Amino acid sequence: MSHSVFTQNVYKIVEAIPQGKVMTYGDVAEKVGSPGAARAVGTAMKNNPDMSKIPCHRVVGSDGGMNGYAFGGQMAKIEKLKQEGVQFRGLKVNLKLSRQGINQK
DNA sequence: CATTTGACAGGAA
DNA sequence: CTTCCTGCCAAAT
Repeated sequence: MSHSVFTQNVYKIVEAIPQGKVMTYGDVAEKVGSPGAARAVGTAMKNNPDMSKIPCHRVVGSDGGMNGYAFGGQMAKIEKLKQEGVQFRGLKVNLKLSRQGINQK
């Protein structure tokens, strides 16, 4: 574990995301104490040591869509989230209903 | 130590 | 609603 506190916090937050809920990179960034560090969160995610332990699929963009996660395709991520009970609006997550932590925008 | 890159966000056109 | 540009932060080179 030779990672910075930011990355550690990010992992902790992401792991703490309850099933059926999602969080945006910006929200996670704010949670770890670095508001605006949404990109840094993405950096930590791809550094992701345990993808089986870290539900990075529950982390979505500010628009409720997915930018990365090239693991089986975005489709797999969407289906996975749907299966967990996340409300979808087309191909994007309905943050208004399935956002965790902070209220909607 | 300086520069570039990247799984982002928000505003403008 | 879609596309382009700018700003931010941390990690990698």
